[in-house]
Amino acid sequence: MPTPTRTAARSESIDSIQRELTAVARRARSVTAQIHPGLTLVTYTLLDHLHERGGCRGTDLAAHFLLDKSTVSRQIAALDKLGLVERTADPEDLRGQIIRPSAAGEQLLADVRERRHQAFLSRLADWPDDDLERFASYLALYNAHT
Amino acid sequence: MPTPTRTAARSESIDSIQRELTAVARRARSVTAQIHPGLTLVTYTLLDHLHERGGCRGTDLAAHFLLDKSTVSRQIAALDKLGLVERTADPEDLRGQIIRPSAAGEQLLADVRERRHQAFLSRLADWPDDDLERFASYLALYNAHT
DNA sequence: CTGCTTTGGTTGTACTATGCAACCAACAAA
DNA sequence: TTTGTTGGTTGCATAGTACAACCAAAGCAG
Repeated sequence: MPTPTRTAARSESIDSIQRELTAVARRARSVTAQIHPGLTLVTYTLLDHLHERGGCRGTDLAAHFLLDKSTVSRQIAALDKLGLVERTADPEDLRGQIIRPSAAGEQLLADVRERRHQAFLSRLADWPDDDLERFASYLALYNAHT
Repeated sequence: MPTPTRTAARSESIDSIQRELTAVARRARSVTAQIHPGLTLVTYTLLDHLHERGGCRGTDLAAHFLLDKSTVSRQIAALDKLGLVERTADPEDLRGQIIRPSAAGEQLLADVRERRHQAFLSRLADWPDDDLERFASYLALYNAHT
């Protein structure tokens, strides 16, 4: 049975989590506004997802990122203009197009990923292994909930 | 001495953290785009900071959030138009103005805070107390680094 | 005190990201 | 075949942002 003090402690933890996550979101936007020349956080995220999925349609991206299809359409057009993606007609449905990172896109993804990895590496350098693991699993758990 | 497998495990944890934090940032943007009628995430964050600090100048907000002073000026103007803040001349420096949440602003802040708290409460309902605490402390530690 | 530099704030302009609505083309079902 | 649905593009409108120009008040050097 929860005691009043235990409830209060939970409340405080939750407020803290809320505050810190907001800070994370805010910082992510201001720091990574330009993640690479000509590549914003949004386009990078889309490109990365295309890589993870091994190519998918614009509608899938829109659904996954809760964006309007017009927004995705424009972002993909931008990536296309930069030569970072390739579009092929979906053989199963001639309306759709399968979008995949081009060779240049994959190269750029690898570069950015490496650069970000190094940044995280130095930032988390003095964290013990098991704390890292636990932090990762907490975040995954938090995100998994819807 | 770090073994190769240990290093690989760290790498994996770090990649996971990076991925999940990016997801957090992305979701925060799409979910809290409209945090309250007429209040966006940015204006809410500014208002909240004004509350925390007990009022401050626009320049202070700009410095804290890494925003241009013109951006802050417009956001404050918007909050002012909504009657959520009050501006008083800085007695120490007639150029500046001290900005504070108005009574309506404080009320709105309290409402939003309560609503978000409830949302987090239900989202984290099945987390044991000590996991909550640990998660909060990890986040704080992560954010504290710069 | 006078003049130059700095600082807090506003406004004009431009750009990007975004959503909504209208549209087209291809698919699917009645 | 006709009707409704779906993937995608394009034309608006809007919000957030930065940069630059500007003003007024401080601050400082002489």
